[in-house]
Amino acid sequence: MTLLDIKMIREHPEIVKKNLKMRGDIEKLQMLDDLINHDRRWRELLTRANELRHERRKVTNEIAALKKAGKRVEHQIEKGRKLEVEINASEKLVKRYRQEANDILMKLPNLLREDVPVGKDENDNVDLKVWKKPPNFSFKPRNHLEIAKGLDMIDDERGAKVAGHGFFYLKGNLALLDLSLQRFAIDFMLKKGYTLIEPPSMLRRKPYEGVTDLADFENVMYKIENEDLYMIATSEHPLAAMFMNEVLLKSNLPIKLVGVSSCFRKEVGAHGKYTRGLFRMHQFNKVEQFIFCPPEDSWRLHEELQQNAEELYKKLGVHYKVVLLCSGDTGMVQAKTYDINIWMADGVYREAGSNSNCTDYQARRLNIRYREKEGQAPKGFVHTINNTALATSRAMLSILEQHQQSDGSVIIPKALVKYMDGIEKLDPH
RNA sequence: GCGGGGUUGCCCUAGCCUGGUAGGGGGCAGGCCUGCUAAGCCUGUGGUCCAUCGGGCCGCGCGGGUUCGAAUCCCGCACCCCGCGCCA
Repeated sequence: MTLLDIKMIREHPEIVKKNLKMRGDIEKLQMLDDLINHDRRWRELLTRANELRHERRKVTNEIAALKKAGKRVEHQIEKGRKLEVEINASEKLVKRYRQEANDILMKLPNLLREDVPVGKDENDNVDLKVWKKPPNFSFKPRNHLEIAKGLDMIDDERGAKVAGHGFFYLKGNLALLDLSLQRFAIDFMLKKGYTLIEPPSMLRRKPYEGVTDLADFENVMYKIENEDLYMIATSEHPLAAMFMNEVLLKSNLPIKLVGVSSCFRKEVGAHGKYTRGLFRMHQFNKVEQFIFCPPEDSWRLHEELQQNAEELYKKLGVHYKVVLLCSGDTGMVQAKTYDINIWMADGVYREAGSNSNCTDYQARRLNIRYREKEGQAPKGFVHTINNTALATSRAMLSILEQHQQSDGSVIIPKALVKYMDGIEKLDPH
């Protein structure tokens, strides 16, 4: 299981080096050198081990032949025994070096696409476009938590009492709004021809290592005690892992999926980030777009997913910006990422969704390949692309904050009314 | 959760008891021959390492063990099928 192609690293280490520098992963440059050394040593040891195994094969064949002829074989068995000891020692070394090389390989990030701007952190991200103007309130806008409480739609204190900070009871129309947003996004994606998937809410470690950054096991995923199971942080993960170790037929590609699930995140290291109300919860619901496709189609489809997500926000009448993440802010798994940032009542734009082409990174780690035609050998790894359709928590807060009225009521976007049992306005009374 | 059966290359399947070069069929690819509504024949088929030709190693669900030698024997795990149990 490799994340970057080891052959490519051997032949063009400078590409990987440049990529690490762009990402600001300076500490990984040493890892790369170690990897190259381990890989070289591994190949030397492997060659030696293979020679020994070849010797053994000759001896065992000799034994078989001599036995058939009814001759004595003590001498050959003794030789074989000695060889076996050498082979064991040799194989142990080979395994160790391969394992160490692989461990490093698993920690190296995906190669960024050429058009990703170089930058250090989110401050260097590039605004690409803006839709609508920010709301211009004649009163001081409240944040969504104040609004939701005013409408008696949320109970954060009891959520914290039973599960801790970051968990909530959504009540009445807010719970209904959550479900409405899910159904709205799903219907929209179904019309676009995507297949609806309700995936497992937990994954084993092996598939999980394929879809995500290893650091996420510390910082993001909840682990089930005494089980090899992790709560999913997004349906992207079980969707990506769905075809692990499979070879897909090219004529069946692209596979376009829309996943719906609850998402669970520990949010370790959220210090200093905006954590109010619905913005950063330990549990939220999300409708997700996901595509498996041949390598040559992924950049076109990446743009298609972007259009889909923007259409959804437009239908909700929500003001947003599209941002291209810079090299330093792009995740390890991703080659290029667009975020949709929504305007919030404090005047700050915050991420509502994220659209990433992971190229062959996930597919390589999950061993998802494709073949040109039935009966042929696999041709290569597929590309995977994922994009939030709607994270209901953030869509809800954008609706509450952007569509709020001076009296504490909230206008429901027209597109949602039919899913809200005809409710057009959330009223305090 | 318990008992039984199973997992072999791109696909299907034989081999497992009784350890000794993984056989057959299909698909696909290339080549040959050529036509009578039929086709037939040959070669190849995954990963990886060294290399100039070429050669080697690995690969029988995964991981260990026994053995000169493991698809085959032993142990652990995963998944699938059948039956039983439990259950929204």
